[in-house]
Amino acid sequence: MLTTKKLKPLLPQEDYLPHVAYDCVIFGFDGKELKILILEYHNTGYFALPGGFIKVSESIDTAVKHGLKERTGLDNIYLEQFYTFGSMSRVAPDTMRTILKANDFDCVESNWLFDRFISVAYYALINYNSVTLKPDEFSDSINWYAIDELPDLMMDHNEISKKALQVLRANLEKNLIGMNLLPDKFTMKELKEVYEVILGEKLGRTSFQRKILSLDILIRHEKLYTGGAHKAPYVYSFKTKNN
Amino acid sequence: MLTTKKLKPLLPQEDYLPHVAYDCVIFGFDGKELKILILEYHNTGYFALPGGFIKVSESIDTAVKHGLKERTGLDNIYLEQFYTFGSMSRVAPDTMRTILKANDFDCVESNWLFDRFISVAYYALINYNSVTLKPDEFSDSINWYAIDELPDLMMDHNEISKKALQVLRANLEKNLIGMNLLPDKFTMKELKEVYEVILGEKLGRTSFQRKILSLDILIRHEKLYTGGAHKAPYVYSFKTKNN
DNA sequence: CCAAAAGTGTTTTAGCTACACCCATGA
DNA sequence: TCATGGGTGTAGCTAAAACACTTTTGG
Repeated sequence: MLTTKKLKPLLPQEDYLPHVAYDCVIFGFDGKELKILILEYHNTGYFALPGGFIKVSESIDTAVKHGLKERTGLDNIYLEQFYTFGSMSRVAPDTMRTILKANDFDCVESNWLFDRFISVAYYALINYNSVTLKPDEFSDSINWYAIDELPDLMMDHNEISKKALQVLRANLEKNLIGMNLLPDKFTMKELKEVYEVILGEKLGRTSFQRKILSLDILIRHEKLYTGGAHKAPYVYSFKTKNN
Repeated sequence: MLTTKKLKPLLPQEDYLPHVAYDCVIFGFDGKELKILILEYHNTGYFALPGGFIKVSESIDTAVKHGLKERTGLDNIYLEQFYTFGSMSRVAPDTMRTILKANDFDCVESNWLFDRFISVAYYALINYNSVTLKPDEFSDSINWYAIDELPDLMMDHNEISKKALQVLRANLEKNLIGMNLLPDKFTMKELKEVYEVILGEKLGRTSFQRKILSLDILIRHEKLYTGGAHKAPYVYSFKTKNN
């Protein structure tokens, strides 16, 4: 740990909308569990959702896309805004002060980052394996955590995560969720497992197969020989992707 | 119209969160159509959704409740936050300048109200007949408009209204919508009509009756003698209200 | 030839629609 | 007693679940 670092200049207030932030619950599926990305701030013990601020010249959507690109290296992420958190309990100047100090920022007593912030919350669905995780300048790690094994997060971030999962569940039917959490090609079993971890319950194998196939959204490809001593499953892809 | 009015002081910036507003789509059912409340600003020709700003000392939810109380006289309104609008096309300083000038506000060139605003949008469901409408100090009328006969609204308020209706439709099943749009006691026919105007389609009389009754959320009361030459319908209320 | 997993056929069930019938009401 | 509208019974349809059966694969 360098102790001779110079104090860094703060994010310039005039470039950003004061009082407005975004937070993002980024879901991924590792083949077994549903996970989200959590970052840990330097030297503070604070765990938090990836988030950021809105430039005065960009829309909220654009700001979120830029932030995700930086953290994950991914473009064209599936994003859904789901709630804006604006309670008074979100005012936590001490927390922000601690983070800035621990990051050697030139931190004056009165600063826009210590003010009250409302947070526009999004959830994202990404392909677990295509991510290159990059901690931002405030944090020394960004890692996957299973949704039922989250650490204590700062401020209301546990609440935000919980609500994100609720909304994801409610949207499961109408949006083609699997498309974003799986690679381009996958087996029916993998798709079923995605649905199961999101819903938190086991689904009937045959019911699921027929239900999904009846939606007419999948293309069946070649069989997948895994080396297992059993019938090889077909590989599928979503119709809207590629062809 | 008084022309000798003194210039009024502006909303003091230091009391409010800059760049953050709320807008509210207030639904009511007049027995025939689904309507929303629209206000018209003095001397501008601008129609708009009721909205307002957030005090630094209150949560967004609280701010919205206060605003609705002022406009409608109602407490305990059913409220649902459904989206936050934050695109760059929302920056419209000229519109705000016109409104302030037309209202004789003491309006300097550079003012926080001319800045970019993001808007947290809510929809409300209220009982059409229990409302006492009060225009605020910017507007000279607040009136009901059928959802398919809205005037041109300022900025993105038409888009906000449209999205509100979409979300209301999507939430129709899971939330007990009728409870908030109807008086405490109502007939099955009235409840069916509420569903029909929200969904924009006719529903089968008998299917609807059985579906709703099977949800086990209604209490059947006495019969209602309307004077019509036919069987008197039962009156119902929702279980969660009263008893 | 066996076990495991995948695909599909068949039966059962549940919910919903549509129709019909009966009832209550006031003219 | 007739017309109107409300409540409910019943038959039929359809979607989904449960189960069984068959197929494919490697050991």
